[in-house]
Amino acid sequence: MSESRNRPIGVAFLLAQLGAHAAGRFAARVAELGLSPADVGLLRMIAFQPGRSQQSLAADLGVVPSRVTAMLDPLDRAGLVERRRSAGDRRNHELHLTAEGTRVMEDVKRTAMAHEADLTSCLSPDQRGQLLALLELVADDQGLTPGVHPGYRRS
Amino acid sequence: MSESRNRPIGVAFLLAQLGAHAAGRFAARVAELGLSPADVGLLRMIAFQPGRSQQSLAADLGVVPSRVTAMLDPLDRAGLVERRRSAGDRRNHELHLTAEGTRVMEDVKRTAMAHEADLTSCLSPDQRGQLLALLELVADDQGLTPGVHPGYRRS
DNA sequence: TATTGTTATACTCTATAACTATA
DNA sequence: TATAGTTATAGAGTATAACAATA
Repeated sequence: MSESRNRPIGVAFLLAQLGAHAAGRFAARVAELGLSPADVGLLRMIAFQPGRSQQSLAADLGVVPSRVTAMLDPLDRAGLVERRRSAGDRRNHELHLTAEGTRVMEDVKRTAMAHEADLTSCLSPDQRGQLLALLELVADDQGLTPGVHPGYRRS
Repeated sequence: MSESRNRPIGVAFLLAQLGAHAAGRFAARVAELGLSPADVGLLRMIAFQPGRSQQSLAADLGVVPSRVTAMLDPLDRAGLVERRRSAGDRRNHELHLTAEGTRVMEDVKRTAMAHEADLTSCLSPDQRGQLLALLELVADDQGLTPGVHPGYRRS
C-alpha cells in the first residue's frame, strides 16, 4: 500500500503492470465472444493472409507446429476457420476464415475499440496522442514488430 | 510486417505488447541471478514487511496458500528466506530475508535500474518524464495498486 | 529421404482437497 | 472446532518425439 513511498516506480514496471492489466481486460472482453487472446491472434493472422499454412503460422508465432494444431482444432470445430487441402501440395492445409469467422472478427474489432476507449478515457485527445507517440518510440527502439504480441516467449 | 498499414495500433495494444516485452526482458535479467519474476515479487514483499505470514502473502498475491509454500520452498533451500516459527502462535511462520537474501535484493535493485535505463534509453529526460506521468495517470485511473504486478489473474 | 500436419507422451504450473500441528 | 502450513492429487497448458500421408 504505502510501498510507493519507499520505492520509485519506473517506466519499465508501469509498462509491465499496465500491459498485464490491458491484456487481462482484453481477455475478459473477448471471453464473452467465446475466444481467448491467442484465438484472436490466430484469427487475425489468418484474416490478414488467407491461405497460409500451419507451418508458417507456427514460425511467425514462435511455437511448435503441434501447438498450432491444438489451437486450430477448437476454432475449426466452432466453424470459424476452414482447413482446405492445398491442390498444389496435398500435404498443406490452406487456412481461411469462414463467413462466421469473418463476422466474429467484426465483433472482435468493435470489442478492441471499446477496450481502447475505456483504457484511455482519462486522457485528453492531446495526451492520448502524446502517449501513443512515446509508446511507439520505445516500441520501435526495442525492435518490436508492429501488431505482433510476443506473449512471453523468447526475448 | 505491413500489418501496421492495415490496422491502426492503439494505446491498449502497445501497452500489452510493451508490457510483455518489458516483463520478458526483466525475467531474462533476473534469471541470471537464479530468480524468476515471481521470486522477486515474493522477496520484495518479505523485505518490505518482514515477519509476515504465508497466509497474508497468499491473500495479497491472490493465490492459494499451498502455492506460497511451493514458491517459498526453493527460496528457503537457497538460503534467501527464513521461516521462523512464531513464538506467539506456533502455527505461524514469520518470514524474513536472510543476510544472503538481502544481498541478492541489492543485485535485483541494480538489475531493475539497468532494465529501466535500457528500456528508456531512446527517450530524452523530458520525454521520459512525460511518459511516466501519462502512465501513472492511466494506472491510477484504472485502479492499479502502486507496486503490485497483477500477473494475469482476476481483472 | 524430406516435409506437413497429427497423435502420443511427458513435463510444468497451478488449484483443490486431505492431512498435521497447533490453537 | 477452527486455523497455518504442508502434502497429495488432478487438471490445464505446452513441448518433444513418434507417426501417417504426401512429395
